[in-house]
Parts: sequence; C-alpha cells; structure tokens
Amino acid sequence: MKMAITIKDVARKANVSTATVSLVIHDHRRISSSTKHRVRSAIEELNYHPVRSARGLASQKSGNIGFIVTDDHFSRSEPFYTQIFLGTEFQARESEYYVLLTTVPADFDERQNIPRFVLEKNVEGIIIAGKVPHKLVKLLEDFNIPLVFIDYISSQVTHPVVMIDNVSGGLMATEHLIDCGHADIAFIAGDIQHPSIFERYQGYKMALEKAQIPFRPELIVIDEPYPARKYGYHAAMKLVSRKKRFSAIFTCNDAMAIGVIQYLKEAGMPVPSTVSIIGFDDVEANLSLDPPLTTVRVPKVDMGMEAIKLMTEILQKRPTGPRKILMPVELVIRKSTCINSN
Amino acid sequence: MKMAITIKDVARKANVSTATVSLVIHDHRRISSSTKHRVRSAIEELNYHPVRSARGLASQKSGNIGFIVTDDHFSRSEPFYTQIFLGTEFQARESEYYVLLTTVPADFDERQNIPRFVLEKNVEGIIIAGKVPHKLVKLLEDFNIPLVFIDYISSQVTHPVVMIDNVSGGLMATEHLIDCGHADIAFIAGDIQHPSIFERYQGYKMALEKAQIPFRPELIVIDEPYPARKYGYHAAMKLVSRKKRFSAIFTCNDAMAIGVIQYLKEAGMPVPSTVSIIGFDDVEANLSLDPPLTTVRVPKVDMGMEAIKLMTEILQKRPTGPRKILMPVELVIRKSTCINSN
DNA sequence: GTGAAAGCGCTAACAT
DNA sequence: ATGTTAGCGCTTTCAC
Repeated sequence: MKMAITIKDVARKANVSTATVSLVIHDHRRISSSTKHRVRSAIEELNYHPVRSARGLASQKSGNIGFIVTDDHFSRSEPFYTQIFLGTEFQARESEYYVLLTTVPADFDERQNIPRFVLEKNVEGIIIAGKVPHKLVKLLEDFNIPLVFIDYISSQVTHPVVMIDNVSGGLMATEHLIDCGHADIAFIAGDIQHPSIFERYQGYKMALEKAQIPFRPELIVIDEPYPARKYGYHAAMKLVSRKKRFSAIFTCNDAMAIGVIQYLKEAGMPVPSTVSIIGFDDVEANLSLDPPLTTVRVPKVDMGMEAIKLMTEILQKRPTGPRKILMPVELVIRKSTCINSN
Repeated sequence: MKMAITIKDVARKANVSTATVSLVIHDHRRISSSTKHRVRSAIEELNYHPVRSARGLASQKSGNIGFIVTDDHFSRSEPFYTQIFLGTEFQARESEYYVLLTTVPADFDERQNIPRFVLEKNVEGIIIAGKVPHKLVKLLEDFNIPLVFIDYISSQVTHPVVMIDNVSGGLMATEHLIDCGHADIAFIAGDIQHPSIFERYQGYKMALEKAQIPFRPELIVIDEPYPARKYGYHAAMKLVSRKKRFSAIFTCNDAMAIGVIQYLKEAGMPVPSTVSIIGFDDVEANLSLDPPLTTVRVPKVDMGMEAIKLMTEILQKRPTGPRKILMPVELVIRKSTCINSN
C-alpha cells in the first residue's frame, strides 16, 4: 500500500511539530488560534485524515463500540433490533465512533465464544440489545468494559439502560380499548418474565383499575414461552377454548398480535368486527396486515441513538445525565380496534 | 486502562523473541513445531490476544471490511439487506474480520460524505449491497480499495459481484404459472433499469417463448419507479384498468406483490381464486400474508457470506475462484398461486 | 504556546 | 530456525 498523507506531512506544511498538529486535531485550548488556523488549512489542503489504527494504538482507544444481540433477535422477520442497530449507526457516525455488531447464540455457552472484539480490545464499550444470556453479561462484566443495555436489563447489576416506557404503553393500549367501549379485555403475552413484557402487563392492570373494571384471570394468557407469532396463535386458541366472553385483546407485542389475528380469522372471529386487537412495538408499520394493526409505537431508531449518546458520555467520563432513559411511546390507531358494538 | 498481556509477556514466558511469537501466531512454516507448541501454550496460559489496533498499525491492515447500503434499503421493512448483512457478519467472524456497516443516502451527494472508514483507512475492502448512487462508486474507486458488489453492479466497471440467478428465477416463476395452466400471465415491475429486475423480466419472456405463449405487451407494467408495495398497488390498478384478460401475475419482487394483492383484494379479485400471484425474494417468509405468497427464494444470508469469501480471497491476493457468483434460487410454492380454473 | 521524544503493541526485514 | 530492530502513525508527557 502506497504511503498516504500522515501527520508529519501536515506538521511540515504548517511549520509546527506533530504534537501541535495532534493537539489541534483534538482542539486543545492551549494552542493559539493562529496556529490552529494554519494547521487546519494544512490539514484541509492535504486532505489529511488520521489513521484509525494509529490513533487507537497510541491512545488505547479503538474508536469502536460493540453491539451485541442474539442471533434469533436480529434475524427475525420483524425489524425491531435492526432499527435499533440502525439508530446506533447513525448516532455513532455523529460521534465519530464505529459500531461493531456481533450476534451471539441465544443459548450462549461457557467461556468459549466471547466476542472477539473484547478479546482484541477492539471496543471501548458494548451495547447490549434485547435479552441476552446472563452468563454472557457476567463474562463481559469481568472485562470491566462499559455496558449499556437497550430494552433489557440483566438483573442483579446496575448498568445504564435505554428502556421503553412499557407501563405507559400498556396503560395507553388498554385505555384505548376501554375508550372504545370494551370491558372484557384479554391480555396475551409470551415470556412474561421479560421486564418489558411484565411492565406492559402492569400497564394493562393499571388501566383496568383506573376504569374500575375487575381483573379477570380467565382472560389472561401469559404462559407462552416467547412473544412470537406462533405463540400468539397458540395463546389465542387457548383463550378461545376457555369459552369466556371477551371483546378485545391487548397483545404484548405485534408479532404475537399477528398470530392472534390469524387464529381468530381461522376461528371465524374476524378482527375488529368481533374482537378488537391492539399490539405493541409498531414493528409491522407498513407490513400491510389485514386489518392494519392498532398498536403502540416504540421509537426504535431513537433508542439506538440514545444508547450511543449514553455510551459516549460514559466513555468521555462525563457522568452527566441519567443512567436510565425511558423512551416515550405513542398510540397508533389503525383498523384492528373499533367501538364495541355489543 | 491497566496494561494487559502483550506479545512481550508471551515471548518472555516461552523464552523466544517477540518476532517468533508473531510468526507462530501467523502459523509461519519456518518455526519448528516444538517452539510452536511452546509458544502456543504460553499464549494459552496467559490468555493472550493480540490487540487489533497494534496489528493494524504494524501491518497496515485494519482487519475491517466495510459494508455500504443505502439507508432506504437497509431500513425498509423487508429484511432483505439485513439478512445479507447478517451473512457477512457470520462469515467475517469466521475469517477474523470485522464488518463496519454504513448507510449512505440514496441521493448521495458530491465529495462530502465519503464514508469515514475509507478516509481513516479503516477498511481493507468494501462490500456494496444493492443499488447505490454511481457517484459513490466512482469516488470509492479513486481510493483504490477492493470492491465487491452484492445484487447490483455499477455499469461500466468490472468488480467482483455476487448476483442472484435472476433469469432462472424469472423462468422458474413463470413456468410455475404455466404449469398451473395459466397462459395470460402479466408481468409487473418497478425500476426495470435495475439489472436484477431486468433479468427477471428476461426469464419471464424466455418462459413464454419456451411454452410458445405469445408475448402480450398489454400485460406488462414495468414503468413503476421502484419495486415497493405502493407501486405494486398502483401497477395492479393500471393493469386492471386496461381491461385485458389475465389470470396470473408474475411480480418482480415480494414487496410489489403485496401491493398487487392488496389492490386486487380491494378490487374484488381475490387471490388466488381469480388471479394467481407469484413474487420474488421470499422476503416475507413468515410475514403471515393472506394468502401466503408463492415466490422465488433468494439465499440472502448465503449471499452475504459469499461476498465476504470473495473479499477475503481478494485481500489475501489469491486470485482463485470466479469473480462473478450466481446464487441459485428456489421456487417456494405457497397459496397465492393455483390451477387456472377458467 | 510549542517542540522533542518516548512509547502504544505489533509486524517484517534483515541478521545470525 | 530464531533473534534484533526499525518502524507503522499517532498521542502524550515533559521540557523549554
């Protein structure tokens, strides 16, 4: 590879030392503004850009931020984590970082496959999106690397985290149903242990309470293992088989809602004419579902951006700002909910 | 940051020079297997991992591969490019590379925002997925960095590329329709200039020819700007308004097919009972469409993997293997096509 | 306010 | 077959 412009060339051209150039690059205050100008124009003229590896080696900072998500989360058809990742990418560019994505198996296994970027000291911090095996988190903690979580927090430890305002969302969703005149509102969820899911459930209960609608356990199906379509389908089947009266369902996420709708359709209970459905995530925004799904929108891209902001603050040792960010959600009314006509 | 294990520690422990350790790491042949063993166990015992930045600086190789896709491609709801990216990630891990993703605006603008990773010499090669502005390619070429394309090739230049076997796919799709007894088969596409789309069109024509079915221009709608849902909807409307007889449609991709189906549904022409539809990409694999879409599956993850393989071959200067890879496609029969009952 | 110089951890000639 | 050593391009004390 032919030699490119280095800091030396700039130094020579601007008649200063390389140290000065470096200081100018970092906008150090103790450089007179006249030299700053001189150096900056030299940089411009030569179209100089510092080489990352060199900076990394000298400063012990790779300039990279890791992003970990389980493979099934990332490759699933709903682009939830993809959007979050995209957000990190946008913000990282802004902050002059690179983000290194790696997926880990959901059934992460002992001290084998620690992400290479931590071993090679190639990331300054790591963003963990969604639920990951607790073992992994433990391992990562041993490396003493800043961790920021998104939409999940491994219990026991306190790391900065970007969360969804799930309680408000759950409240919002349920209240929308109530506003539509529904009182027999079922709740369907998978992986109820998951903090986000659990919080949505809390929002559901709060809404009932506020409206003085009694909580009816027979309208609750929360023993599905995972909030995915097929389990939504299954849960709906279970719910229907109980032969209890209900006119609306709050499903813990859109993926499950799709499964629910599919089952109801097959069971001759069209949505929304016989049952109203509301989801959560707004992941299928323009997926042209039939009917279009009323849901609670989660600002996915923004969440990724916030995570990077949090991380850069930490990396720059500015202990400002909160360590736990609650992202606001928004009700999106489409066609899967309607006025209760009973 | 506290000092970690370096190559020196290993050298000391194994009673060799750092040079030897380095050679062992790269499995150089001129090291006796006895010292190799000794060094390797020292590495193991110390749990040593070379620091990326240092390697990068010394070898002038960042160990990173760039991945460029336009923002609208990556963030669209169909996870087509996401899957491809995931494939690169998998294979890169295998080959000990990192992949740095960056999105560029679809309306890429002059010499402003050249991806930072090329400026900072932080990638050894770049993978370009999908159609990108030609200006960008031109700029990239000036940097004399190896480029590998996926599913698109900027005309005029010859770079290695991983393509879909679109012609076969188009043939396959159309023949499936013909096998179902259809003869009045429409073709709908957007961005017909796009090589992949154009090739699918060729496959369509070939199939007609083989079956001795006359080509009827009145069944062709290929002037939509972009193969997205809304244009599918629009194209279907246009097709229907011509009041020509047709019993099946080959749509250039799944996204458009969804729009087509939606229009037909609204127009009282249910799929597949009145019209059969076949798409391309199999992007909506488990999107629970109604009806489930018959389509031509494209091996997205594999394409990403192949691109990295190609790239690593190039980076290792092994000029072996073909420079143009055609990925095989596969017919996936679901419920949107059926026997012609007319 | 600026420069000299010593690394950062590794690779790759060149010696031996 | 292995060791010596000079960098790679930048950052960062420490002098001046």
